[in-house]
Amino acid sequence: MNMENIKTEEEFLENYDSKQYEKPSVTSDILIFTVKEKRLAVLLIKRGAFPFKGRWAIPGGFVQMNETTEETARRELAEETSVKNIYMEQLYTFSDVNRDPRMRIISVAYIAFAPFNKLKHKAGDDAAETKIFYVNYKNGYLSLQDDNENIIKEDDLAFDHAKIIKMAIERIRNKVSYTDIMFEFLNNKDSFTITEVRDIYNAIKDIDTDDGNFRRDIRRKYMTDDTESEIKIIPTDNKYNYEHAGKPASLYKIVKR
Amino acid sequence: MNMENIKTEEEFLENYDSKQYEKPSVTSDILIFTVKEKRLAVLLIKRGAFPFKGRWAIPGGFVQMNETTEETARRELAEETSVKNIYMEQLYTFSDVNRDPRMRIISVAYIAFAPFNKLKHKAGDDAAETKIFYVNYKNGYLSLQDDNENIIKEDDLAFDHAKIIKMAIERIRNKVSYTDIMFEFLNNKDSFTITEVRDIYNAIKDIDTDDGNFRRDIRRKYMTDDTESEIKIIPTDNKYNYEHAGKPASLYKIVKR
DNA sequence: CAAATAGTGTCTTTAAGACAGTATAAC
DNA sequence: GTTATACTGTCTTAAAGACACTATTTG
Repeated sequence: MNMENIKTEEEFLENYDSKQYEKPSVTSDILIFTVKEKRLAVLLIKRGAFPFKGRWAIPGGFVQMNETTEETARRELAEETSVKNIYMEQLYTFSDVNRDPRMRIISVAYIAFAPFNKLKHKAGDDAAETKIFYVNYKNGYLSLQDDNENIIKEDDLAFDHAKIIKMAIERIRNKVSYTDIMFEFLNNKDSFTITEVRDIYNAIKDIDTDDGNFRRDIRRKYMTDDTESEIKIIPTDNKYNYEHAGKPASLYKIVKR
Repeated sequence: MNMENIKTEEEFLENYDSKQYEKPSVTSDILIFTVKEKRLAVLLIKRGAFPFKGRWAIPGGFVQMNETTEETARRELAEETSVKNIYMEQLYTFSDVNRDPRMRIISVAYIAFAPFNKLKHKAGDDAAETKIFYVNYKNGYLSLQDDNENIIKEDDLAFDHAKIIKMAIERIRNKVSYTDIMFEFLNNKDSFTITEVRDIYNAIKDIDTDDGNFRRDIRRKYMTDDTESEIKIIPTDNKYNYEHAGKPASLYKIVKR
């Protein structure tokens, strides 16, 4: 059939052959970040098959024909962590021709933020081994560390995953300064202290902000009415459960404006 | 062959069948922005085939097996404009299942910035008609306009391209505030006036900044030594070619620090 | 009481909006 | 001279770093 003679869209669609060209495979990778022990951490999975068998990698999977890349990422997220409805955003699409030795794979990477208490149960349930690694990213060099002081260097990671993790950390560190993403790491959005929020902020940026200034900024952005932020922080009536000496902290909760 | 028995990576690769699953197609779209007549503008192509025949669309093409998505975008860029080596960055990957009525297509969108004098020659050369449209994006609604006052509304664009253009404009407007991208639109980086830079800045943000404040900011960021910017702006010896009354402007050029 | 953590107030620097005023050309 | 554009200086406000100080609990 001659393409020039096709007159209607219906006719066109009937005659279009989507299988005539070779195609790359498409996967979604999901970087699940959390704050553990006042440190930024990421969940990785130990590869059980070649290539890179035994190495640590970002969870991911092939995009099915009936799902968006984000749906693929959420599916993988559910498989690895049993958490749903958490904050997620697209990071970047990686397409180097030889990034996977098996075949041409284009990968759409997503980042997700989960409170640690939602994450810690599932670890080890699955056949595939997962582990949460503390991230250490300074001066352009990344290393990861588990609870037993084992250190994973960039070259120990599978594929181009060191590059992806580094880009993700840069994105998160940047975005925490001008968005509300730090609250996504709170274990309980209906009952938290300002110190908990500051610990998250410090963990992400890997700095030690001045406590007084941090509280002033929180007051300005989230506790007054003349502000642009979408959310508001208000005190709760709950009592703080003292675990140590020192002035007991006030408890707050997040509400939409 | 049983997957369990595969022992080496070489063996694995020999036996991996990348054609066993149905795959989505992958394209790269390239949004070519310029500043024309002191207004932000984008290059679009008139579709010559179904679907959306006769509608305006973002140029794009299928990703070949031996090229990255960025290389695809640069290839399309060269086909439409004959410009090379211009600034380009990845915008976002669009993967809605039914975004293309023909078949499943995942599209990686890129944005590129070109000075208008590099762009204006090629238009009309090709078999496919291209046109540069002024963009008008306010209050969440996009409309496009050509030199003859013809107006293109969101629904007149092909596929989900209105959504993509809107996201691109937001990215550019945001980035112009904290990066040096505005200089990528200069017709001549070795001879320009501060007013030309300001016109570009105003065109992108669709505002009218105070001239004095803009010049002070340029001085601070690009003409002093205690600054973080990668580039520096220094005066040139060239003479200004007067075309009107008024004090003649100084000419500057951009140098790396 | 000391120790520990929570929280406030003040001083300073810097970026940036508003806007008045000056400089140098064409005509 | 007027007009048009280029350019400088000053006042003000807001955000944020540094840091001293106060408050309230445990032990």
